[in-house]
Amino acid sequence: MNKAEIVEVLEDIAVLLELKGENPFKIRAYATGARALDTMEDDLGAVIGEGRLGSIKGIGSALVDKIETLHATGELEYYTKLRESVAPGLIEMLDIPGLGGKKVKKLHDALGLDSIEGLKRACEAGEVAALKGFGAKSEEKILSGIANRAAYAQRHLWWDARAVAEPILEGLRALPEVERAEAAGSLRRLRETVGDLDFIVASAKPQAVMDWFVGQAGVSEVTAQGTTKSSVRFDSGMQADLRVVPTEQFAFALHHFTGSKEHNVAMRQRALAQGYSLSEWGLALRSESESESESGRIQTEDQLFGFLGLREIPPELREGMGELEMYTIINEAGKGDGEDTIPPLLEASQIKGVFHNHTTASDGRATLEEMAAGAEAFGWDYLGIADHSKASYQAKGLDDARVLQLIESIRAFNESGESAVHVFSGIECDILPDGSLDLEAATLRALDYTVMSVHSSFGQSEEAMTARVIRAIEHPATTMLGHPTGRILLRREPYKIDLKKVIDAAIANRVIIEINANPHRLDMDWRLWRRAAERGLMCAINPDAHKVEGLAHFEAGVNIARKGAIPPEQILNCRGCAGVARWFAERR
DNA sequence: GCCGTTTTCGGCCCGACTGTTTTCAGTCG
Repeated sequence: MNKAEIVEVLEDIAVLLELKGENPFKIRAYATGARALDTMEDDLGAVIGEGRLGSIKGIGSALVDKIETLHATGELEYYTKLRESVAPGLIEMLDIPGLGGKKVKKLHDALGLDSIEGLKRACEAGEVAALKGFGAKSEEKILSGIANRAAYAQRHLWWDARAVAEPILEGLRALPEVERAEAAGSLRRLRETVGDLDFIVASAKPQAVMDWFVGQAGVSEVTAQGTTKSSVRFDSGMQADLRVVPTEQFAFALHHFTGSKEHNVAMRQRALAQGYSLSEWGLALRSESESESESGRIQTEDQLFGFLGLREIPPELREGMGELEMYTIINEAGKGDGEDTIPPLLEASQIKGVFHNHTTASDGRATLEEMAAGAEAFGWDYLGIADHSKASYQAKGLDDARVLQLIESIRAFNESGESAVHVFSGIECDILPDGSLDLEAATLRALDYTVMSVHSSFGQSEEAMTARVIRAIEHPATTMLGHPTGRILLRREPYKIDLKKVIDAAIANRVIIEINANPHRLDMDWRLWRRAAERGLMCAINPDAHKVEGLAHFEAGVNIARKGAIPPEQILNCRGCAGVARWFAERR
């Protein structure tokens, strides 16, 4: 069994133990162990072989045994028995808001319920309300939770979530009672998808802010309303939480509700090691029982990080993936200045143009001229056009003759001087199932650059898909690899492919891997970029625009480049026209 | 189940909010 599969088993065990009513700390130990294994970068087989598994923080002797057994045999008796003892319907029940492990266990033990359908019937019969610890309200909430299960469980694309969040933030900031207001959570961390929206407000008059928040247009349900916290649900199913704190707590609350759980745990541990306890409320000396607090001196997140010996960690890096180590200030003599080791994150203003866009020549909806005008509006120096090749028949893909015509029309466009934007001629060429390319080598060579993408036979084995893509990477006419996993967020799983090997091949062949900036794709994933970039992988941000407005998606690609901490010098879009042309020429 | 330069046992983050209670357990983040 491979690492990812073992991580899933450990996570599964944690959920099952919850439903068994196990010790919460034991449950957490499995969840922590799963995460530790997931974030471990070394090859699992090697780590086991060298007997190093137990030295990983969060993995003790019991987990070492289980992980090694799973790795060697793919099976684990403890897991099999555990799974047999818990009905799958109970796991589903955890998705219903208000139901956690204990309540689900109680429903199962007291009423013998083991399916959502059965739970629904029991609620309708009033059996749940009669249970100790439950009542009429819980029953109602469960029924509504079942009815809206699909909508409530749905995550949202970052791009869509931001569109909802922006007017709310503006509305909050416009209130006279509001001193400061920010969006927090995964939206602020620029995650590819967002579960719900979090807003943090500093105000001395929380009631007025709460009233405005729960009274917004589109609110279908108020799920909580207190003096410091309110939650609403919109017609779309999206949930938004608001927290109102006194000004002096704002930086702490903002940090707390921005960080991923893992980041916050790491921050707390760091504070504890320095004798302080950190919470969403403030920072206090741990040993002193009197209320001696450092909080008063800290007004901003920057000051909070500084107090703990860190440089300010940008929100998008607060994922608990080693960012504290990266941002630790090193003052000891001989170790140099810590600042030098921190890569500056990409800024949208550094982007000088984008690649991989479509026009009416294939399945785009805007002409070459319209797309170039769109690029000019962003102040870019150049635009890459990469229409589909002929194997993408449904997208009116170009055959060799049409590609040569397109090159001519792009040449004419550039020579006409009608636009300040230089257009690079490219193609999004299909990688055929055997790894060969959809166009003649001579045609590919006539273009300024090429993007190679998989658009068919998604069901191949991991070995076949990996070999297929690597063969395309090794072709001398290849400039870039397009959307390397083909995933469509919230809709289609990535196809099976060994990206480690693909990255190795790309580096070895000086082939760029794109960040497909379409908000549905964001592929290659940010989690892989930091290490790949350290090893020299070159990146291009490609909006894959099919109309003029699609060019704006480059911003989502900038987000991913930031999350992946890719140094701007390894992002082709940061180079000027001449630099880009040189890269294309040298590679081909 | 994990962890330890205060600990090999006894902690493990903790507070708001809800719904059900008549003083608090469970959920959530």
